Amino acid sequence: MGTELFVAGMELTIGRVAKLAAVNVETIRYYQRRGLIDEPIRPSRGCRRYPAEIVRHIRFIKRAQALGFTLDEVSILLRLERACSCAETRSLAAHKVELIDGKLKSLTAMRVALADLVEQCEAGEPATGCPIIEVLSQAEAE
Amino acid sequence: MGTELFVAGMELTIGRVAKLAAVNVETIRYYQRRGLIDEPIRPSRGCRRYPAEIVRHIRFIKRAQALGFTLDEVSILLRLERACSCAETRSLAAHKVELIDGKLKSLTAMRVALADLVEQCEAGEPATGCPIIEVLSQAEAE
DNA sequence: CTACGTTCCGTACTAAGGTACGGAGTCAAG
DNA sequence: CTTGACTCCGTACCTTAGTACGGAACGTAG
Repeated sequence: MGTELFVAGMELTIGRVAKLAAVNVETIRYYQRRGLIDEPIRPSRGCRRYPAEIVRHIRFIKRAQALGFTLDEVSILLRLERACSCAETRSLAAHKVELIDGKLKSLTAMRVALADLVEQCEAGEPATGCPIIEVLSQAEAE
Repeated sequence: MGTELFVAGMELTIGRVAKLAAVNVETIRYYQRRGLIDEPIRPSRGCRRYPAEIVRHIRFIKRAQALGFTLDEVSILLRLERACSCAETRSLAAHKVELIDGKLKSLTAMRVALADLVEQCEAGEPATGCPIIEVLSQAEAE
């Protein structure tokens, strides 16, 4: 175990990568099939050997996903990386920023509503009933 | 059409509800199966008759969903409504607020990274490469 | 009362994002 | 050179959140 430390430039097996990136081995194979990560060099019929950077790459995918990007969108983000300065990809990113702004607005509204609810509950006002349904039902502005 | 206007207290068919809430009829049946909405009164073997409030209820579900809540979480939110002032449900909501805060943080970071990327691209600096992967890969703080 | 549009119901299917399986091949330690 | 762990591969399966299907029952206008 002590000899298995991460070393820059080291070549990793799929299992090692999976552990380092905290994902399932199958997930890595799945990402490969989807073209999200490059097929690594493979010494004639042997097992895949991944460069250490792949871990960072997978973590990026996971992070983007956690922020609400689909895997298709992640593909786009990855393409952005390779083809920067391109008008098309630039507008793609700009559009994504708008989407994020929308999500931020909605999430913030929800946060306020929920936090208010918690506060009211803590103040102990059972007579009026929880305002959450009211608040959310009335928030017609998209 | 003019005679079909929404009237408070009016009883609605499933199709009417679907139209008013802008969802599929099947979605309503699905929500019923999942216990997200009450089975309405049903005059002996006949069709369901929904109270007008159901529309508001469905819209609430949709809104919560749009903000990133799963239907299971929506169930919890709905339980919050019925059992307010309860310590358990209150902490549920508080926890959700924390989750939202995490998402807001991440999303904000993503927004900044993407906006920067767009800006850099607009400035036309292809030599340095897109910083998006770098930025997101380094953002280890969850 | 009849016809047409809804609704009812169970079941099957879809799409996304994986996860599991199982037999064969590979690899490193002993 | 064998053993046991790991990997390979295709295929099948899982969950979430619905959608679609299709025949039977309902219900309302004419």
